[in-house]
Order: sequence, then structure tokens, then C-alpha cells
Amino acid sequence: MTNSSTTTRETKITIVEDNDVVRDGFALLISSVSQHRVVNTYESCEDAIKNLFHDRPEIILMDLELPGMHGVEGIRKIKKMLPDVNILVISVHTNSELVFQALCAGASGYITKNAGHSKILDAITEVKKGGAPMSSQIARMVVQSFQKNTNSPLTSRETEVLELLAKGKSYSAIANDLFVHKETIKSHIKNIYGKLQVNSKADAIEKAIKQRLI
Amino acid sequence: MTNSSTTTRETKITIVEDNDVVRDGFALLISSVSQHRVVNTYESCEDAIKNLFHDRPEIILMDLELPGMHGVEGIRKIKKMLPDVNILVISVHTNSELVFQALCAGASGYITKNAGHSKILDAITEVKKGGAPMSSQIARMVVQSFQKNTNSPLTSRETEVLELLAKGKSYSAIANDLFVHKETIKSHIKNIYGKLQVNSKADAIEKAIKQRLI
DNA sequence: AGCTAAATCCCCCTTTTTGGGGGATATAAT
DNA sequence: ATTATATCCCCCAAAAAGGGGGATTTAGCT
Repeated sequence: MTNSSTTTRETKITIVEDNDVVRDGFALLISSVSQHRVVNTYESCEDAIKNLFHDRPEIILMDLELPGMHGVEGIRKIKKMLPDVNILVISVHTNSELVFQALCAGASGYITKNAGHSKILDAITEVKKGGAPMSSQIARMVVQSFQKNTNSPLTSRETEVLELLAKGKSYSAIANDLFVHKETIKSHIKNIYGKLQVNSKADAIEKAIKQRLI
Repeated sequence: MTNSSTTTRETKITIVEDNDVVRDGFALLISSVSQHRVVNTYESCEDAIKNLFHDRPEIILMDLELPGMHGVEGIRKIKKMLPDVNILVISVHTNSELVFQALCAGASGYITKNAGHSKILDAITEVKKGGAPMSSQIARMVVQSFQKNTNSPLTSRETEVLELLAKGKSYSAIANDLFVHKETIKSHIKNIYGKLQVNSKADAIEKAIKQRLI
């Protein structure tokens, strides 16, 4: 078939999902929209990667728990090969570690599997127009990851100092940045270590990040 | 009026927006939904904060460009006073710096002002059920902030080393973590500095973060 | 087979940084 | 009046960082 240049082109989609029923269900659902075309479906990342340059999908629906290569690793590999592909994770997991790993690996969205059919179609539309569809719970986790602990034991100045320390700066560099004497910074850091009950930079940074103080 | 305990309670909402027309428009729009109640509207953060404990809103719609206190600072102050309030930013700005500042300050969502009325009502519903509604562009920015540069000049080992260095660890601590000799780490770091054209830890970390290598 | 990139380890050296100890002072908030 | 916060000062020893010069091994590619 030949389309004129003004005709809206179909969006090529592949699916990576090991459960046959779920996979076929997704394929059927997506194919019901005329603008979408499911060019292939796979049971594993390995298979999807084999045909990646042949399929050249614009969107990939992907499960994370897969036989063989884990989905997160699959995302990493696929994005390396086709940097512009939009990978939409469809997973049962709302475990924060996994969610962030998937996003860091290059996912463009994350939908929980309990989402209805319409949510999945909405997500495809959303990702096509440059968005990053996420289920409520996921979006909230992502946004919260930006937010600091409101009950920090540290003063604002101490927090400021710790932030600069976490950027790898030396006491003297921090002093320069804050227009105070190096000894002042030393003093702040002593207090920070006391409050966090640590006695080294690395421990302080680790604890501060874990407690979202910085 | 008295509601029985089983009746769905109204959601109390306040609005902080300096433009009279926009503010009244929002108020009218939101009041059209029976489950929502606009308890007050304000032209500035200062005014909103004055009545915060009296209003006790569950959701605040907030503009960022405001006379007096800036919206970001307002978010910070309000969240300190009422940590459980959900602040929904409604702003024309899609400037990444401002978006992240607002989210870091404690916003639960970020909708661009060109969004239609239904999008705003949807966002309120979404935030009520624990989500973090964001306009497409914003969500994409947020998700991209998790993703690293795919064309890093560093090898994976070097990246690994730099990540640990950025956590404030010493050469020997890194060597311990990676089960190699301290001199190996030194060697990697020399190479990293060469590739990034820097000659100190702080510069390397700064450059690596700016280029999203870590 | 030859080349290259990557990762590993070794020595030299000096300067800087860190962490722990002991303080003091001024200001602002409660 | 007391406390918290921020500022600055000294001493000291150990650790770390940075720069210079190497070497070896492995894996991948041509």
C-alpha cells in the first residue's frame, strides 16, 4: 500500500510480554485502533532485540519480569540501539527500586498492569505526543523523589554546606562559595557529623541521601 | 449542614493566582463540580499563608509568578505548615529549572496553563487519588531527568568509579567496593580526568552531572 | 597475527584535605 | 536569660588527592 505524504502514518508498535494471553490481549487491543500497527510481538527481550532493526518500532510495550534477560536490561540495550524508541513499561510491580531502574534505563512511561484497557491506549497516545504516561502511584513516587525531608535535623546553612560537600567540593572551596572562612565550614561539618552520628564525608552523604536531607 | 459519616466529604480547595480573570475562572470551573469546594482564593502567597490554618485546604491550585513572594518559595512555606496539602502548580512556564524547583519545593503536580478546563479538573481528581498530574511536556522532562547520556566518553568501569567518587568515597573505599586495588582506582580516575578535561574531583563531578554521565 | 581498548597493578613524589580536640564571639530567636 | 545559629581561631596527625612515570593481561576487532 502507498500512502500520500499528507496521510497520517501508522505508529509501529511491538510488544514484549511472556504471558501469551496478556500479549495477545494487548496486540488485539492495540490493533483495534486504526492508527496503531502491531508489527511484532515477543516473549523475551532477546527475541525483540534480534528483530529490532527490522521492526524499527516507534513504541515498545514491555513487561519487566521476563524469561532470560530482565526487562530493565532489555530497555538499556534497546535504547542503545534505537535511542528514539519510546518504551512503555507495563508491569505489576510498584516497587520503587524497580520503577526507578526502569526509568533510568530509558523507559518513557510506566503503567501498572491493573490499568484498564483505555488507560493503556491513552498511554500510547500520550507517549506519541511526547509525554511520559505513568500510573498515579508511579507518578507520585517519581515526584516525591524530588522532595526533601521536611523534618531535617540540619539547619539550612548546614544543609547548604552538606550539598556542596556532596558535590565533591573541599572545605576551602565551600568556604569560597559561601564567602566565609574555611574554619566556619569545618565547624558546620563537625556539627553535621554530630547530628547525623557519622564521622566521615562518605557516611554523611550516604545518610543524608537516604534520609533525603539533600 | 450535617453530613452522615458515610457521605463523601467535599474536597476543600484554595486558589493562589494574581490574575483576577483567571482566578475567578478557576473558581467557577472548580465549583461546578459538586465534590469540590473553593473555600478561598488569593492573589498572593502571603495572603494564602495568613489564612492557611483557617482554610485548611486539601488542595491548592497555585500560580508561580506572583506579586511578592514567588510561588516556589510559597510552596516551600506552605508545605512546612501543612505537610499533607497537595499543591498543584498551574503555570505558563515550561522552563526546566522552574519546574524542578517547584517539584523540589513540594508541588504534587504541574499543569501548564494552556491546558483545557477538563485537564485541570482531571488533575484535581488525579491528585486526590494520590497521583501526580503533569502536562505531557512536564512529565517527559521529569522522566528524562532520570536518564543518563547514552554517548558517554567514559567506559562502564569509569562511570562506576565516578559514581562512587560522587558519593564522597575515597579511592581506597572505592577500591574496596569494587574488589580491586587502590592503584587501579587512581588509574581510572586519571583517565576520567583526562577524558573530561578536568583535574579535580569537584570539577569531574560537576561536569559529569551536567553532561548526565552519572 | 597484530592492534587497540580496557582493566588491572606498581612506584615515585608533594600538596591538600580531613577529622578530632580544644576553644571564642556575635546575633537572632524564644 | 537562655539557646540556637553562624561565624572564626589554634593545634595536630593521618589520610587523601593529584601528577609523573611505568607494566601486564584480557578481550575484541580487523
